[in-house]
Amino acid sequence: MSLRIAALGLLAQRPGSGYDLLKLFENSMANVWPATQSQLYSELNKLADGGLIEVTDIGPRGRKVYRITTAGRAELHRWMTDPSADPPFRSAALLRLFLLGQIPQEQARRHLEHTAEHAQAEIARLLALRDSLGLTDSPDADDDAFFGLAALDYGLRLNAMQGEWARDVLTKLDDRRK
Amino acid sequence: MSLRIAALGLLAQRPGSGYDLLKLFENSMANVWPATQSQLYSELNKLADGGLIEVTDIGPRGRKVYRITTAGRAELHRWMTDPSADPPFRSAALLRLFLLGQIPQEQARRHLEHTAEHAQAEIARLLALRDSLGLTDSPDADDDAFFGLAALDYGLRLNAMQGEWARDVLTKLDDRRK
DNA sequence: ATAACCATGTAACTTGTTACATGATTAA
DNA sequence: TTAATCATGTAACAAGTTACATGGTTAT
Repeated sequence: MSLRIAALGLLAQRPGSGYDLLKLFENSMANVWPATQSQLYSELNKLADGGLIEVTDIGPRGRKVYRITTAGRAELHRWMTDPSADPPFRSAALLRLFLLGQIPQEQARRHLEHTAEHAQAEIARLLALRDSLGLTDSPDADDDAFFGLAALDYGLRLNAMQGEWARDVLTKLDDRRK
Repeated sequence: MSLRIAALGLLAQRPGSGYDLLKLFENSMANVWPATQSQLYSELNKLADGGLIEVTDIGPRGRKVYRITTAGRAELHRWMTDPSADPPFRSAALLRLFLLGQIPQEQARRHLEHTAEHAQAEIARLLALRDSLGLTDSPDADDDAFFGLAALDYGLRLNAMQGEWARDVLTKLDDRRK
């Protein structure tokens, strides 16, 4: 259900073709809800069948430009204000961490070191992404830009936290070995 | 693939029946990798077919006690040390946040306030959980206890970060309105 | 002309959810 | 004796991935 919303949400910001959305999914959206080309195109057809979006134009190479409808905006609003039907949260990384006691301690250490390095790399990637988007913190920025930046800031803080956590666990492991 | 590992990981800690594992999934494991009863039982059969676990005993009411095999430990170890095949990370909460500009600002504010409150409540819940587990930070704690505490600490830091973030975004929204 | 990119679609498969179905054992 | 809990299974569906398939357009 959430991919449906992700597509709808992007079309709520501005009209575009499946290919346009695909590029957005490869860039910003992939960080919060990745989707494949295959899934996206079939979801757009379903959204159009359901009247939540409509085709406004067919360009060269069969390019279909979609626009959100009133019904689509209503559905998006409904989802935004009701988190009760969200799919359950799953994280393979957290699962691995939960089971870290099951591998030799030296390998667990290496995993934690890798986690810390990965967090650093993610921070660098997100900073580069922020620069490339050309969004500004200025007071005249629109809502989309404001919340886009806020989501990105969330990612930055998450990775900073993760790096600190991994380094602290490593320190505690050292203390234990003595 | 990850549910397979979640079940395998629990059986690596101690043998148990499908029903035993189900209880663990409802409690601790649900935080990192929720699973339904249906999925768990069929996964256990697949694991047994593949020789990664084995039935050591059949009790009353057809209760089957499973134990991890050598092959199972090898598979678990392989997964633990290779995150490259992890399923992509998805979060409906992050998606909602990303699209927060699509609803009226007063409703977005309420959502952020709720996020901050929820983070506080989670911290209280995790602190209570930590106390109830009776785990200690002492140097003689075993690996499972040590990493269990580390995972819990991760949760505490995550929610602290989330609360701070939500409050900061609310402050920035206030600044923008002036 | 040919490589890169634009543009969409379909089929087979895996993973996860919901609902239903069955029956044994234990505690009040 | 009856309600709660123990204990497992199956079928239909929804969501997501991988691989394949087709062809138009633009830039070098």
